[in-house]
Amino acid sequence: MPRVSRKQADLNREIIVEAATRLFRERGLHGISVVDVMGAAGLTHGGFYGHFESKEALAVEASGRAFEQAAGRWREWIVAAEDHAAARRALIEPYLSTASRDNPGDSCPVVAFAGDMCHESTDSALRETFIGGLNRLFDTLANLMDSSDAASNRQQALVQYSLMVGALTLARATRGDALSDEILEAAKGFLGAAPASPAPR
Amino acid sequence: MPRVSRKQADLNREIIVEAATRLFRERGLHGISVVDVMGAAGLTHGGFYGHFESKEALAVEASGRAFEQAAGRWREWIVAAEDHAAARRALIEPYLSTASRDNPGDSCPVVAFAGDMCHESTDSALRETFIGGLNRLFDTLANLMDSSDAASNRQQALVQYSLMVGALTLARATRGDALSDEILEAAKGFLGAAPASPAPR
DNA sequence: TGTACATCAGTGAACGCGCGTTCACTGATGTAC
DNA sequence: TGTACATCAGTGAACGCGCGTTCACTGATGTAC
Repeated sequence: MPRVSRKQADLNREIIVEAATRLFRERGLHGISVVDVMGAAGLTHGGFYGHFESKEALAVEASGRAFEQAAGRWREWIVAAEDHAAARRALIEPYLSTASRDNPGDSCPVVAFAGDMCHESTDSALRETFIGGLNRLFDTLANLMDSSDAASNRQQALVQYSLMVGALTLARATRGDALSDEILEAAKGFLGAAPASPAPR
Repeated sequence: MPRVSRKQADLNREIIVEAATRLFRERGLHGISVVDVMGAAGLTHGGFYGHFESKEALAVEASGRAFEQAAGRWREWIVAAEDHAAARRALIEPYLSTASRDNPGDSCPVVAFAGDMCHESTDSALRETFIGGLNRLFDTLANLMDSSDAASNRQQALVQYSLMVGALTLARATRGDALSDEILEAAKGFLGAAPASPAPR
């Protein structure tokens, strides 16, 4: 079984990263082991260090992948929307859906990793990836705001996305309780009713 | 040194819970060991199981304590405030301060534990404690809303607190980056400018 | 109150376990002729 | 194109380590007289 073709080896690496990008989001950066990831990729753990320098290196690559995936999905939804207001709705609705809540492995990396990031050291590569990815999502959202003032657009994006992250996090934390749906509905209701309204001070 | 008075033993238990309530919030429910907690309490790890059935049992007690502490602090601020609007400001301002961001061990248990709760099983005692504590905070906040409609007050509380949780979480996750302060300011600005305004759909 | 003894809070060594990581090995792949 | 051999991707046992938990032990505490 050992010694697989170069092409297959590259494919295996890709499969590992794909499995990791899902599993890390599902169970957290410290909730999954190298054995788990390799098992999910259909391999044994021994070959891991032929592909990655460390578990942390995989986490950096997998979380970067998750951010790319999220940004790509946002872009698709935005270009498919008629105007900015429709684009905002197209982002918010699936983000705060029960499907999103119940499938963290295929959902927002910000929500998946924010808790763990609080305990990462300031100079960690994971944090750099996280902050870079988060900034790009904020920029994308700010570009959908219709105020003439760039600073105001930025502030609206910060507020709305913070609410989305908070609501999805709390909905996941309370899944199984009536509160969970209630939080999602309240946030959707607010963001839908006041899509571009939050006024600066 | 062993065999301490009953009174001292009760005090030691109290010291352990106090240390845990801070450390679990600082480093997460899985970021701290029994040795760490006992060390912070000035004891050695062996005596731990004389006080608690398991590490999880301590986590339940310590997180419950953190929720009580938070609820008590909210109550103090509310009774000290002139009216509902002042009370809301009195809650929001310290919540979204840099001091709150930089001292998770003495700050909101919801933000501290929400990420970990997403990976807890639905029937865990930890989740029950979390959901109960969160519901009480939502109720407290809803009581500060001035709409005549109870459902609307509830929705405002859900939205505003979700925003507070999201903003504080993201500010912690990005600490050290300019984005961190920016998020806190944007959320404070929004909640200060529109304290009771978010309209239902 | 004083004495003798049982209790038990805390100690530190030890346990089994899962983790991240290393490594000798295997045998199909890739290459040199 | 065919053959001989070096390479190296993946395997699975093994490593050291830290974890949650257990336990024999100690000696001050608490109690019975």
